[in-house]
Amino acid sequence: MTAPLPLRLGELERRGLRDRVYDLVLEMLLQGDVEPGSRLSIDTLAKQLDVSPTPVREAMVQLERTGLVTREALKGYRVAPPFGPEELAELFDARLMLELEATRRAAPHADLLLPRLREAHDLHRAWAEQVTAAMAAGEPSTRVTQEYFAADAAFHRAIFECASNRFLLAMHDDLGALTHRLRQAVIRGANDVEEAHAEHAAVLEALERGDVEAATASMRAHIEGVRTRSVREEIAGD
Amino acid sequence: MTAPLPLRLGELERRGLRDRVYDLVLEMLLQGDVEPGSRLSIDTLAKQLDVSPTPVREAMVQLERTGLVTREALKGYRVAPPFGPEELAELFDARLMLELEATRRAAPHADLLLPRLREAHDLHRAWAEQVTAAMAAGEPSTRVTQEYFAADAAFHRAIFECASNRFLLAMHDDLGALTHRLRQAVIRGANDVEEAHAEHAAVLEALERGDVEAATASMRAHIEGVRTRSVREEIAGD
DNA sequence: GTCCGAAAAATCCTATAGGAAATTGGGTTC
DNA sequence: GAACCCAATTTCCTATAGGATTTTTCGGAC
Repeated sequence: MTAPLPLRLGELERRGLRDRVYDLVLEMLLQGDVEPGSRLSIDTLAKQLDVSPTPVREAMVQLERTGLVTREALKGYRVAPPFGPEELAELFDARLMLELEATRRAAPHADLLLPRLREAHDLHRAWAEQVTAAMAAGEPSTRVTQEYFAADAAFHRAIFECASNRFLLAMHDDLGALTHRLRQAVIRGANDVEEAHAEHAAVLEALERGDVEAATASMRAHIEGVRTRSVREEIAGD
Repeated sequence: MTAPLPLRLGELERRGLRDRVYDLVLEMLLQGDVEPGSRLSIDTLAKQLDVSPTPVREAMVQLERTGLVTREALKGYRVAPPFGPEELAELFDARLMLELEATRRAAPHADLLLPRLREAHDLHRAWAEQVTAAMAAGEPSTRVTQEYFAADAAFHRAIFECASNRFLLAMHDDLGALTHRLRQAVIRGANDVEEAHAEHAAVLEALERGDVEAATASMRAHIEGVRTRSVREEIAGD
């Protein structure tokens, strides 16, 4: 038997070109700088990324799952159209169901959950302060907001990861891209990020007490808070 | 202005070769005649179906979503390994959450739901009788069981379609393939299909009375019944 | 018999080419 | 000026080719 290798590179996951193209296009879409409804030409993307159309094509198939693009046979891909009011309501209803169930299931695993959640919560606070500072200064940095979005997503994902249900986690990830796109519309509000952070704190505090009922109630209040802020911006934003 | 075309073929959806390959491989996997864990070579599939590897490759990317195949970069695709006990439990937990939520949301739309549900229920009864007759005769026709599976899936899907939430419906469809694969292990029981039909009847009857509480309770009993029969077969089957 | 290693085969992955369909643009007719 | 039709271009889609990697096979050493 050989001694355990000091450099164990077996963990680093090998990836094909298709996966890198997927990441790039996904980032481009989440960035939000592409207009909804506009075409996403396979060949054009291939030339822009300096690869052949084949891996681009496969990445687009994979992107269909995120809901960020729509496909029509023989006509190509388009950036998904913006949310309508009813689609928005359905997304929040679905997310509420998932988050409540995840909170219920994750609460018993406090030993795993709480450290991760506290760490995510601290990061969320740090970036929230950055965002509010940037907004006060009148310079909305996309760099900062993207980091804030990531911290927000990490907080919620920590709960799902501790819910010990891979299908629940998969459903959350499937809605993740659409949720992220939604977040971008909710940033404009002055103290939105601080409200969100306070709601997160309520969830965390209830979980620290081991109070499952209070935790789910706080999570419900949080999701409904995000919903309220979303529709508020939906109306405010022309 | 021309008169409205008598044959309006605008509805029929045009499909590429990739979609047909997807359907064929999906059917092959749902049929259950391929061994879990075995390799699914792109080139081999392409030769078998007499097409080029390119559309096969795209169909495989799409199949990743169903959970029926697993991919490892540079190593190809494999038929997903069989369910372990914990995976089975998680799948039922997730499905229970979805079905209960769908029942709650579909119940108010009785005018849309009940006709469709009754029709699906009648079909379910018809094929259930076919299955029990075939099993009594000792000839388990895959043709009949597949039709029964389709009728069972149609009953549940009718509820989700009337829940008026596209994301809930999408989640259900995402779990659909795995659920279907699970069904195949639950057929052996003598009167399993009749039990399932009786449980469906309880759900339908409660919905006809407009009793949402009873409907969700019946749905919970149904899913738990399927779970019980599944693990019973899981243990019985070597 | 078992383990190891190199050659051979199979497979994955990307690039390129060309046919088929859709979109665009321009000219004509009413 | 608007609607229509046809050509030109763009784009999608599938097939083929070849390099890179993995898997298998086979021979030899312990």
